[in-house]
Amino acid sequence: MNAPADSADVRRRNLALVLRHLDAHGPCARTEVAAGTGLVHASVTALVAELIDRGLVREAGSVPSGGRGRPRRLLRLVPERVVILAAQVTLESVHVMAADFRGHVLHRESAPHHAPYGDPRALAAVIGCVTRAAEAVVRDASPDAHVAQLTVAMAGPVVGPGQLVAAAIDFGWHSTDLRALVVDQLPGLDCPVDVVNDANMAALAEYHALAAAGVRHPETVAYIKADTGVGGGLLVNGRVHSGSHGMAGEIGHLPIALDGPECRCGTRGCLAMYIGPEPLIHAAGLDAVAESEGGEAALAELDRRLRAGDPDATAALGAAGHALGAAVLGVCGVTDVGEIILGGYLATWGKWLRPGLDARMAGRRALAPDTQPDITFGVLGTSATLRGAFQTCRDALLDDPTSVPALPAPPVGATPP
Amino acid sequence: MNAPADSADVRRRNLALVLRHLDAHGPCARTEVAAGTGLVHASVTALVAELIDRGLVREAGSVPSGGRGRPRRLLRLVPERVVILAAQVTLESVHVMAADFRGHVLHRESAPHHAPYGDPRALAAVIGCVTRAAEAVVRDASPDAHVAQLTVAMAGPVVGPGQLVAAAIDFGWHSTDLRALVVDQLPGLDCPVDVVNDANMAALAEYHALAAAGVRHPETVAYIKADTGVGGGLLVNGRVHSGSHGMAGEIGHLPIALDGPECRCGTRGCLAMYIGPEPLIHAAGLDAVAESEGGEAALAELDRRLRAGDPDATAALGAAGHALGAAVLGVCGVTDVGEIILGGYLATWGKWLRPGLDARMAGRRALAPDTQPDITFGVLGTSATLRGAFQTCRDALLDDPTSVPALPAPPVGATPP
DNA sequence: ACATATTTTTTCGAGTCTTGAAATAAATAA
DNA sequence: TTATTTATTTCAAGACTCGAAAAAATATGT
Repeated sequence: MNAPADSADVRRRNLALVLRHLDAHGPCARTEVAAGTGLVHASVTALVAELIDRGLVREAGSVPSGGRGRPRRLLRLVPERVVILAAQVTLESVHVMAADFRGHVLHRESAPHHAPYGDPRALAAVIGCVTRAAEAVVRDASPDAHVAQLTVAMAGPVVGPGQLVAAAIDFGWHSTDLRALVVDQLPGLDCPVDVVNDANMAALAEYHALAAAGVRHPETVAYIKADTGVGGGLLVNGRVHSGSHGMAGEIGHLPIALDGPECRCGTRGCLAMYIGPEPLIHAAGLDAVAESEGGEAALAELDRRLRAGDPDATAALGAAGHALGAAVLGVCGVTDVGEIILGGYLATWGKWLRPGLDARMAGRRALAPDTQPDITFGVLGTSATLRGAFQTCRDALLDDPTSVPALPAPPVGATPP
Repeated sequence: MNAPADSADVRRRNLALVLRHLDAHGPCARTEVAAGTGLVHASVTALVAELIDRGLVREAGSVPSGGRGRPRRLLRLVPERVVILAAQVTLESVHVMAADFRGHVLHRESAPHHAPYGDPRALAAVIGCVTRAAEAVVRDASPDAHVAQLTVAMAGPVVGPGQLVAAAIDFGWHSTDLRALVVDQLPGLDCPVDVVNDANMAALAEYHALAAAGVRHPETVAYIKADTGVGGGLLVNGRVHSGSHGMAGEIGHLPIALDGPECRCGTRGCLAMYIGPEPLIHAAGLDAVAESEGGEAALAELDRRLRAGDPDATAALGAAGHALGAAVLGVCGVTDVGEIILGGYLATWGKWLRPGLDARMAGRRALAPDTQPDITFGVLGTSATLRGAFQTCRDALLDDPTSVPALPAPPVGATPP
């Protein structure tokens, strides 16, 4: 943060600029990169040469450049050069995904871990699953592939410098340095390891999905999801803002009612008491189903009843929409987000939430007409968290292409000109 | 943002590093600067030479360096080299402060502007007041002085790239580009002009005051104040985060009760309806005083009654503390701030707010014991906004010392060695 | 077929940085 | 006076970007 700057920093930034341009604007020639980045032709030549050395970029054919003139030699990212490992740890299982830089999935691995609260066997399952995925990658991937990073997403706050420590309260691993444990247990995996918050990753993934679909990029974006619990994430300039204790965006316990029902967090009127699964099931009159067949089944039944037009179910979602509206106003009042993305069943049931949500927010228009956030629904479903973890690694690499080492020099005369 | 980097950026950053070190650690020698910044001695020599050229730093005597050895030549900031103009526009008046880089006030200027809502005469008063202050500065300040910036703080959101536009709703200047108007009206003042939000500036000032007092710097800090209205600011890494529409921290309309009293913003249960001046006066049974003598007088009477132990007044503040606690939990849930600073009468009456505040927050400890924010009270009172505007200019200059031009070369032989 | 125009890409010299080592400056201790 | 120690400056080297000029590769015109 307060280290002196030198020419290496300049180089890093300009390499990133070129790589980002190629990533965003597809295969294109050096001239276009120069025009798009503001760099001079001579610099682009040198920068591209370095990216080619590192195996991140490759020349791929020429195209005539309209009329006469030397044809442009297209530059293309080499997605298979980089392998990214993303893991998601839930209360019941571990999922690991290995993907190349383009997002093409190379390998998937899952493992349940039905270990009691606080049991280290859950951790063993995590390690085992990651190990198997890493081994598969080493076995199957191209010999040039560079394993860039492993990112583990899980519930709970993540604190410490550079997101080093994960205290996963729900697992009974309070104050456990999961990152250190993973690094220790996987000495063969010599890439950086990061532990991050799952909802933050889902937020990032949905944001990128929307951006890819052509939506503009507001400075600040909030993500609110509900499935087995209520959580969220806050993005500033497209990056996760995790707060002073790694808890930013954990809005399940946002108070929206002074004297609402008591929450297990100890206070009253938390958002989770209005839009969480249990309150919804209760409000829709499905307690009996939840009792006998479990929460998952009750939510599935709620979905059926909504689609059948059941008035109790509809009313339950209407009230939840109202509460969600209050939360949205709260989030906007504090951080002035330009866009709110709803995930989990908030996305699935958007149709039934929308009326209450809009009603609650409508009044506000009187104060600041053009500062209402856009409300959109997430499209990634349960894959959001893994995709977000992947995206984080990708961003890190796009920010610093020098983290990828140069390819070994090819044998002399391998591809003569 | 996406411009290529070059050696000028490196220079800018390292100049800033040296200047910041001198600012923070007082007069010290080049060796100490090198040790403190991580720069090599040779670089420090060159960087300091440039800062001396620009008139920002001066050599000031030598001190023996403990035992034998060449004495260290102390380097000292030249505070009078830079003049900063900070203005605050309230609903009734304008205040302008000219200060040198150290914060030493060179000139103060005030003007009332009792103009009706939307009347451009208020704007004329603003321009006149700034003009007089600027003229006084030019007249009195040292001939070397460089007027670095004018920052105008006012109520209302500030939007646009680089905070260009201020739509000051309360003044009836909706969608007015105050910055452009000021620049047009003051052609003689050829320094950058910025328009910013007043509560954000107060937040910044209180943050710096606390930091100077030795409190550590949490990543995220929120400021909540109440005086004639309820407002606030959000700081991330010591910088104002103004949000997608310049409204971040405007937490007066944070909803804390689903079915609370209706607010003029159109929704229900806004924080301002619980801790704003009118609700407090009403709860303390002082409506009659407010009616006959105005809100200011009623608040003064409330202060007297609090200090006299009046039970109604005490109860009113207790309830407000409870509401404030809900808001604090909300702010923390969304942004996970590490510190909350209370300003305005929330600071003055902290003693009476504290019980309700603590009670409301106490329950939360069950969930995340060590993620509670520290709650502190602002110490700057009504001067916070002007000081914050000043601080913003100061930060901008510390970030980019090259914005100060080189001094004209002194006459040859002026100070022979 | 050959010269020319046009567009892309590379080469080359200049200018700015930081850096590390060596030289210089300015004091005290012996 | 001489040696030692500490602070500061000088100098050459290395890394970047940049602007201009040269080289490369194609289409067009005669």
